[in-house]
Amino acid sequence: MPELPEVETIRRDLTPLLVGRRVTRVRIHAGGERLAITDPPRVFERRLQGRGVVGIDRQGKYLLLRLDDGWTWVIHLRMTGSIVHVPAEAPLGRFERARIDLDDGSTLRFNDLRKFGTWHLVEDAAEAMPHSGPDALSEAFTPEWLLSRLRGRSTSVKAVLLDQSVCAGVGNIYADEACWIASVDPRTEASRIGPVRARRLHAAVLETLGASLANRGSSFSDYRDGLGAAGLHHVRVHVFRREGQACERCGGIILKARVAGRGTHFCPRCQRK
DNA sequence: ACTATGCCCTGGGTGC
DNA sequence: TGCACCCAGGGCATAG
Repeated sequence: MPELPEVETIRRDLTPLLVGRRVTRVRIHAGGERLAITDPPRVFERRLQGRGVVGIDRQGKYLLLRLDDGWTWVIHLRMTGSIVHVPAEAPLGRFERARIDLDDGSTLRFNDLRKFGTWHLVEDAAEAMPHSGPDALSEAFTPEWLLSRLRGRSTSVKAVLLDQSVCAGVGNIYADEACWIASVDPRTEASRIGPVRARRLHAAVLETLGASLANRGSSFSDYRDGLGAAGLHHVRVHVFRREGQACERCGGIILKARVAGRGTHFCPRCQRK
């Protein structure tokens, strides 16, 4: 499941390969009908054809391909999507949903087992992500901002961390990891978090995202970088999918519970409510 | 305004 | 071996 570190790794991989290139042909395969949100598949293909890529940005988990007509091609990978740069002759993948041919003879393949990924072609990227707040790595994401969004809420800390209007880019893996680093029980009612723990949580979010980014992301299942390789960070996590194992900080047994509708991993001994 | 739930989708795992 | 079920979860719509 690509979250901020994974999407940023892809952005960095694809930037030198795509910027300055022109799209010569796009094919959304049968079965990929739901991929293009803003237009029917054939219209989407035609509108991208001939467009040059002038830059790639990222906002939260969204990849923003800036086009030479001023529009933006907004890509979201959801859980199982990947976008990989390969030679034209590379075989059709089992879960390939679309193929983009570039003017240097190379191609991009959009793979997505579960077909949750989305493409938008929009004049203003905000149209495609109306609920997105400050990116977790932006200067707008501050301890004060996080505290203001925790205040007065009866929901769990985990639910607030997963809220893309609070810290865009944090998903299930890094919400659990941040809670562990900050020694906060993810089930804690948000309103119980004061300035001290809000500051710790804020620092923990930056720490876990930074560590994963340095390892090119986590590949628990389908995530692949822009060149098709797995990330390296999944073996370095503290709690995510480590239920039943010993907490490396206190020796407690890591539990798994359902919090905010998501599988949630934490150490009940050293993570406090 | 806030909160919880269900939907989309398919492969992999489990239990009988 | 086969089959039915459950689980994974990001973002959105909907209900309460």
